Amino acid sequence: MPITRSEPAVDAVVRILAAATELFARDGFESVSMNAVAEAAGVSKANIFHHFKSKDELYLRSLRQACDASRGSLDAMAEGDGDAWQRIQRFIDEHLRHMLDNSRDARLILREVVENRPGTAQRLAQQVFRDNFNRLVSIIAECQRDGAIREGLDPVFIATLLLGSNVFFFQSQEVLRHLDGVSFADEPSRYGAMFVDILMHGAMGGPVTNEGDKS
Amino acid sequence: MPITRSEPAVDAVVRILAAATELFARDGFESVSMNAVAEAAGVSKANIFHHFKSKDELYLRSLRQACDASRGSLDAMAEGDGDAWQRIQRFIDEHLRHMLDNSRDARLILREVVENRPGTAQRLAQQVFRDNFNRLVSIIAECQRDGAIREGLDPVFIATLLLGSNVFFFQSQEVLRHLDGVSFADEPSRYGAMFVDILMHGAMGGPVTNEGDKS
DNA sequence: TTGCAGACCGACCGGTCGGTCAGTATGATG
DNA sequence: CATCATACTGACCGACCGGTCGGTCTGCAA
Repeated sequence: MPITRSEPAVDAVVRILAAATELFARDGFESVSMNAVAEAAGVSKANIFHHFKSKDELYLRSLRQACDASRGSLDAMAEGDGDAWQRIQRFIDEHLRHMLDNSRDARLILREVVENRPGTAQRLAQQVFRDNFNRLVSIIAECQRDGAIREGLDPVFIATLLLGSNVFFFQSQEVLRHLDGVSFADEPSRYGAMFVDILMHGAMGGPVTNEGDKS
Repeated sequence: MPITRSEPAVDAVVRILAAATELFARDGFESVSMNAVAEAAGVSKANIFHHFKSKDELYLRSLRQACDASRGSLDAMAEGDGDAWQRIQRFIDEHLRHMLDNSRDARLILREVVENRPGTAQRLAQQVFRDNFNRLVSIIAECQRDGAIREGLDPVFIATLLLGSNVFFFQSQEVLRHLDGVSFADEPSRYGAMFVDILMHGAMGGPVTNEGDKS
């Protein structure tokens, strides 16, 4: 069954998807024309419509592909040995690095979140984020069970805070670079380390935490 | 000098700007046609081009207006009495509430940040954020000088973390609503309170911070 | 009254958009 | 050989885009 015939077709689909993802991530759905995708992929515009029935389907396929890739490579994060906070530290570090390394896919997904059109993006994003999010929540809950995180804190909130910190850094990096006094705009690992420091110890003054305001 | 003549003109400009801001914030620059703006504003398309020389200028004017409004109402935040952490708490609360109340303008600005096209948006956003950001940094630095925040922490980083937390909540609210176990998606003030709690005390387990791993 | 400036509009422009279609090339099948 | 499915293309379509143009109306100044 040497399907030599379908090989160029598969190749064309791959090239179309790659070009579309690149352009959609960089310029957004509306700003990308099918002519541009065709030119970038080295195929005719009609050929794109031969493999994808509409521009929307092409976009959804690009998005889905980016999501699958993102989910796959995040699966391995925070696995391995080390104590609770080392695992969290490693997750933050790898997650942020992953976003920066795969900024094309990350930007495509982020765009979809910010856009939030009813139903379409929302439920898809939910379907994509759920796995990673629940995974992170369970890790944090486990740390809490081990006593590394104090009781009374919501693991879901900590997970949100953690992801939010990374996402904000990723999406605002260019702006941060041009704000006064921002020394960490080009040092994601240092940013992550500072975040973990505050997440662990808080920012209140003095080495002793008990001040008498409560407990 | 009863310029009764120019009143309808001013009124039209105001209506055009309002309609444009609404549509740009909701659908993005590329998705909004001048026909749509004209219809929403109740004027002819030609009239828009009589008052604004291009679609880009209309967009820039909308953005500028949103930025000015945002900056103006943020000026009063974190002013007033109370100790250091009460001021920070109040700033977080008011800032988040301000974004949610003025989601139209906030979304317009956020869109511009995420888009980050070279030069144009970036320098404009920088010119807009600088004031508020420096203000927040100085407040935090002041708290640090008062001893409420421990030394060695970068006030700029804390300001970034603080804004990032709020911005992430704002932009991801719809997604958060559909993730498992997220109880705070519709309670911004509780979200802010939880954030301040962790920012103050950290998340590490036990009332005593020293565990023996270091120091 | 006349003239002018500016607000405003319907109709229209060239160009681009997403999408279609008739037709060609090719390799597997009989 | 003929047949057929599929990959692929150039030419093309109607719709809509941002933007322009000629012209109308109105209030003010001379």
